[in-house]
Amino acid sequence: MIREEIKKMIEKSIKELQKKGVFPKFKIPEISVEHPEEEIHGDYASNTAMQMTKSVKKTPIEIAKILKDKFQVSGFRFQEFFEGVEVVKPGFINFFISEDYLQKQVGEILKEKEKFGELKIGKGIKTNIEFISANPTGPLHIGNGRGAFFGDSLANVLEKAGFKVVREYYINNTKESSQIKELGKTALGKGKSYLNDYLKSKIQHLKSKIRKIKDEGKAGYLLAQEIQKDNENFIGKKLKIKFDVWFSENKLYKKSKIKKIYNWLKRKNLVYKKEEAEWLRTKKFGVSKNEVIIRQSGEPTYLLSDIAYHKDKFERGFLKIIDIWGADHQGHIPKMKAGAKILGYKGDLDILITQIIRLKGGKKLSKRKGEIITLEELVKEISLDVTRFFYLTKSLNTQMEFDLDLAKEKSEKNPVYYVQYAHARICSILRKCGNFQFPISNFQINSKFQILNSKLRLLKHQSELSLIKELIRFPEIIEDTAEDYQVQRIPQYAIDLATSFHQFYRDCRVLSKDKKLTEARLNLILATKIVLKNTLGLIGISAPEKM
RNA sequence: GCCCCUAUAGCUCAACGGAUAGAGCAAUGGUUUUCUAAACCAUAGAUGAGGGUUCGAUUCCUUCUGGGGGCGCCA
Repeated sequence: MIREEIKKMIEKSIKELQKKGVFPKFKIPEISVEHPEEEIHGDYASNTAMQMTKSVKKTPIEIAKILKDKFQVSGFRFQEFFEGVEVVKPGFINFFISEDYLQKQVGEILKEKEKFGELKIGKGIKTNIEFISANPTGPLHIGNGRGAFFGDSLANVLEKAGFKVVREYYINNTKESSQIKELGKTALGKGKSYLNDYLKSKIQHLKSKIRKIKDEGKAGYLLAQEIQKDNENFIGKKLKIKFDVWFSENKLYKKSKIKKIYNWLKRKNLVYKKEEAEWLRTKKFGVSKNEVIIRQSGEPTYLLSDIAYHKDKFERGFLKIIDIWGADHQGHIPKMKAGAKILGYKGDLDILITQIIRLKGGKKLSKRKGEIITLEELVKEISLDVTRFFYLTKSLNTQMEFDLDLAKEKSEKNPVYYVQYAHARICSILRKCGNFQFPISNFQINSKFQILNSKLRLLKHQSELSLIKELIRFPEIIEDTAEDYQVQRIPQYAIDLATSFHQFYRDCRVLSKDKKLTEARLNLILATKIVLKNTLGLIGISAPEKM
């Protein structure tokens, strides 16, 4: 990654200058390198000089100039990467990548193929991402879509970045819990919670079995199992999300893990009785008040079972745990973090919140009342690709206002087609290769085909170079997203890449009588195809050959 | 009352503390005898209000106003 090279180069230069006494000793700040918006500001730029003014006691321009000279003098392979570096106005150092380097990158991408962009920053760290985890009281609704697509994509990104990822779904299905009892009531005809057409047909279907059961918890559990089956089926087949672990809350009870953790907490003197209930001293661990873990009725609360669940995750050896919850669980975060502290968890526990989706007009969706728009309905209506893109372009913090009619209308104009079209255009050119005596097999997977740098040197057009610059950003996108979880960066990048390609397509004809140039450009579009497909793959969107 | 999220173009959304705030849709005008016009090009249009920190703020702090969520022995 060239961005990495720039960072290293700056850091080394500063260190060397400190050694020589040109700069005083100080702690070197985190070097930031970014993509300037304006082309005249170079391909990459750094603000390091401005950050160091106080430590170095020179003007930013002076510092930048010293650094600039240093890059060119020291053995930084400067010539290999850049054709120039400039120091400008407030104190930016702007880097201009050399054509030669860019041209070679096309060959690199073709060599690495789908592995292009794979990083090692994850160091194989065992990572657990838990998402969706919808209560088995009904089908998934449009609110669940957020965590679903986000979690899946984030998992893809982290895998690409070198983490060892397990995708997990937690099923709140114990018959001790109130929502399962509520469900049971409905099953037994004693209540109307969660009732909708779907549930009615499910209950009808299980009629004979349910009739034999009197217990609400048991009836609810039975029904929940059926619902869960449907949901798992839907998630796998329709949403194309593959979970590694379906973790049943029931398991915690069966293996008396709840009891064990309760006893353990008690031994630690973290539990006390008050008003017939038992409380956990969460206040000592950063929560504004203590929390009930055993109710008056003697049943454990959600918090206790969640602590037990997380203990299980910790024991499975995950050093990075990401929970993706709905906004209504926001208040639960400090409690769970306190739980992790109590258990002495040393890894990273990141709890992400997906902001709610409201229906146009301000109506809130209540699952208990059976008022839902199912995800299935949406996917059916506007296709999986459009649905995924629709959700993923927004940051988790955005409160989406949902309007099915608007979604339908927007689906026809969804930018996902713009990106897919770029891919289809490439495929179309490749199909026509044969007519120009360039059998495409030569360019694919076949190792016989040699990528000659002499041919890639023909890629000199402004649009060609811009496209390559966009291509080599791919690993950076992975790195940034693996660090800050801002998954919307990926569809954004996909659009940028498609734009670059469409502009290239406008300016540069691929298939022509000039064989060498044709070959060079075929290489370029193959590299583009690889990166486009890779990018779409990260967000779970298909890359069609024809449209 | 306390806690969390949020306010950006007519609409839906972007923008590691950086340079002239970006896209898409909608609007207006233009581009095809050449690899798919689901494309390209051009024009117009925005940071809720006030303070502060900084060389530099949409971004950080603070006050105000508006929107949403949570403050259960529900999950």
